[in-house]
Amino acid sequence: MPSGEYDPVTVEAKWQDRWVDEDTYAYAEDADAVDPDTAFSIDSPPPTVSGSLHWGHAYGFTLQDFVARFERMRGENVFFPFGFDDNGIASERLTEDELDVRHQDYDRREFQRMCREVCEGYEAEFTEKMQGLGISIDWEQTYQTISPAVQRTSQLSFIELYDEGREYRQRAPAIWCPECETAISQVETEDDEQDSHFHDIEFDVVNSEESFVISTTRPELLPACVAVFVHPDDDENEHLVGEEARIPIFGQEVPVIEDDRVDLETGSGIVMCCTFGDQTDIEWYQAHDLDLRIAIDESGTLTDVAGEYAGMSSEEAREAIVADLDEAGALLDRRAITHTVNVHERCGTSVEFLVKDQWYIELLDKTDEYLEAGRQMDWYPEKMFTRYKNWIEGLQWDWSISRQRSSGIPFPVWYCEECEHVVVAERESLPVDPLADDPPVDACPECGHDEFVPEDDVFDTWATSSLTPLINAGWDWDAENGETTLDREELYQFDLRPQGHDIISFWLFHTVVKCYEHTGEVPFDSVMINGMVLDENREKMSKSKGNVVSPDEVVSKYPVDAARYWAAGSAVGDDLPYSEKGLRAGEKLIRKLWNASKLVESLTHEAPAEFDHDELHALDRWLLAELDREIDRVTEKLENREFSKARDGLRSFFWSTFCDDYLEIAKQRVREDDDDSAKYTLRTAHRRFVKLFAPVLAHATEELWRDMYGEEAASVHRAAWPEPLGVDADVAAGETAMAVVGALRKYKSDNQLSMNASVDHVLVYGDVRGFEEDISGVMHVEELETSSEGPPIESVVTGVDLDYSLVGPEFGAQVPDIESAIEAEEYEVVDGELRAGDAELDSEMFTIEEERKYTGEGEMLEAGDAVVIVRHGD
RNA sequence: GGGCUCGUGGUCUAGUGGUUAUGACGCUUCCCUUACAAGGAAGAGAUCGGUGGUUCGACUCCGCCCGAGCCCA
Repeated sequence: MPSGEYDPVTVEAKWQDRWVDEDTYAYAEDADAVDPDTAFSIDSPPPTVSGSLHWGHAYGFTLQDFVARFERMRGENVFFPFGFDDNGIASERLTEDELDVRHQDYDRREFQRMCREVCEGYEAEFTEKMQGLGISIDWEQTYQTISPAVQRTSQLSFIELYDEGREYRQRAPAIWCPECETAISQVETEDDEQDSHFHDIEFDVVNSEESFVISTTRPELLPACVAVFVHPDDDENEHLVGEEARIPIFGQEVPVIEDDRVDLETGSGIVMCCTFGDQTDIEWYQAHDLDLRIAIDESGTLTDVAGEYAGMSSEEAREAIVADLDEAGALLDRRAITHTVNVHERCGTSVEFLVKDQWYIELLDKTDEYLEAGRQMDWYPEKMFTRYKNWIEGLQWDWSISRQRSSGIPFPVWYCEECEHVVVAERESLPVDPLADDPPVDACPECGHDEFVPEDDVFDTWATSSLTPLINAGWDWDAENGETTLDREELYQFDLRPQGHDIISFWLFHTVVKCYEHTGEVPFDSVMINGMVLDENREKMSKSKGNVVSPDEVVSKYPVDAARYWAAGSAVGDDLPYSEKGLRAGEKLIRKLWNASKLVESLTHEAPAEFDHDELHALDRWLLAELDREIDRVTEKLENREFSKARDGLRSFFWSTFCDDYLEIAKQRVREDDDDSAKYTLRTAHRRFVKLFAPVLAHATEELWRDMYGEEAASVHRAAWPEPLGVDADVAAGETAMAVVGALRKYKSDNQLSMNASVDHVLVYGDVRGFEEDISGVMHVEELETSSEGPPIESVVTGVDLDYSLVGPEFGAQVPDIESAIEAEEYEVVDGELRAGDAELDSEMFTIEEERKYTGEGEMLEAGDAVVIVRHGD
């Protein structure tokens, strides 16, 4: 039995171990039992393995866990798997940092082995911490995105989409670090403030005497200049649009074009476009179908396009070109500035843009369908759909899935050395690594040539992590029947997709796209979006600000259940500030539940297992009826993923109604009268409370449940969610009785009496039938009388209360007149109608406000609709 | 710079057209009441970010401004 103080350190660790050991959260996979209607499947985005678990993980998974536990108790066969996303750049960089190596120095397979080793350590730690948070994951259902099985899935996805004509290969700019000589992704770049120089360079207009000035920090890109841009609002330079400009020294002639991406504030307001100096150049190149002039190669060396400067490094070329511009009279000014440049975060070198052949998944032709797919999902909260919608409507490019990296999941592709014909792997042979494996044909089907070049790019991480529903549902190629199949079809569509709002645009969107293309179905029934965890001052936690609070720190100071309570503290989708107060409130609730449970246990040793509900004492029926209503409320809130409302409503019902109101009365009845009705009710209600709290306070409720109710040593998390009992009660009389008790408490408090001080005489004007003994028992009333007659009080009219929801629509602009008439007391009530100003209001439109005065012996207390007269002391 | 979201007592939060704005934490006062003083009772504390507008009526709807978060540039 629960005794002493609750000891979360011991209790929580004990249950966490047993839940794993006993497979408490196992998905029941036997073929007969599995059916799509009872399987509740969750597909969480697998965390990127890039370090240790942080609050974002803890918070997001805790919210999912509320749903998982709730649905499990409702009888669902919950499939709650767990994956690690460890095929990406983040994991590579973790490996490089950890082992102090460079991926370029190893071949792909060897480097991947190193990644696996490093990631395994982190994954084990991560798993332990997830279990330490009490997340009800089925640890038999785990995957790694780098595993051969997932590589097979990912490559199969590529081949399927290729065969369906959804993928194409095209030359496009890639971000390149000239120092590391590797392509990098956008996420590996960072902004850096650097000192530089603005060079004002004079450009001549072709076939004209005119010239204009361009300010640039990168004169070495002049040979790569393919256009000049003017802002549409730039009246001064508007006349240049449509002309041709001649590049000084190099002499190429380029068009002058207008575009609103020009920054009027910078330099002269006229800007050159070079292929490629920055991201905007790429946009212009694509938007205006410009020429391609590559002036800088992989090593940062000028190419033949640069003429006499070819072979120089970009720094050397810059100095030489500036000197020559000066000599030619084209350099008008040179001044120092600081500006923001994109640098490779590892080495701080400014990035360049190179043009590479890259694979794309076509999106733009089907955005309407993808938008419709998003509409078919239930969004919690609904407002987050807007982000998905805006993202799709703003899409300008197809999805580039090529990454020029030395590890990752390889493209299952070879090219004919002669004609570049694409040869993809056989589906049966997946996964393949074209760098090590041979192509499936001996000769090119197109030209007959027998030498092939392997693709050495790897997939974008999202190309794989967008397949998690298919990975979880066992999507694979059935060679016998020549089709793809789902091994665990009952899981798909997934009932719940939980994730943060920061990854709606790429992760969720790409997952919808891929799964929709492969199955023709939207992968998720519902999407639950969580907000971000902020610090106590509502600011983002970041290492540089030093305001990061780790889950480890918190869990060492507070019970995990307190953290879970805190996590349920805001509307889903809203950001949640870290809050010690929130954690302490959780701790207090756990303690209250524990202490109340001790009391209930001590009172209900010989509680009857059954009791005719109609025979229960009025107060007991009232409590169970109120609890029925609370069960309906909590269930509805949890169904709608309104964890905060479920939590707060249940907490206050438990604390105020059960502990403060009911328990105080019931314990006296049990102690004084050994009342079976009270014992039965206490036990029945308490048992239900333990279940209702279980999704949030997973550990404390498990301890209580196994101790007090654990028939066959079963977990509360496998117990059935409570259904209302349908108990009949006089709810109004109960509420009045509680109001009378409340009024008497206030009376004692106001008169500085202790709560168990006795009161001589109480007269209640109001219906508290069946509750008289309860009131006098708990409030220590010597003599309690009730009266169904009106109280002997005078009523003084103090005003008129209008029901504006009726008066407003009816009288509109007349309302101020009515109000001022009432204010001036120029109104009368005739036959139930209120006449004020020129209006006549029906009786339902107003109520007369009255102040009740009592002049008899004793003191009058107001208790809701009832009036109480107390005589005491003398 | 663009899009979306959020802004409510000191702090966190509920409320999303109907007029004394919910609750928690903290604060003040009282009460050792054999589950819990880490408890109970009562109380103080908010012109609902600012500003215009729509409306008989706005915390709620609309415009603009300010602050914060996320994504995109």
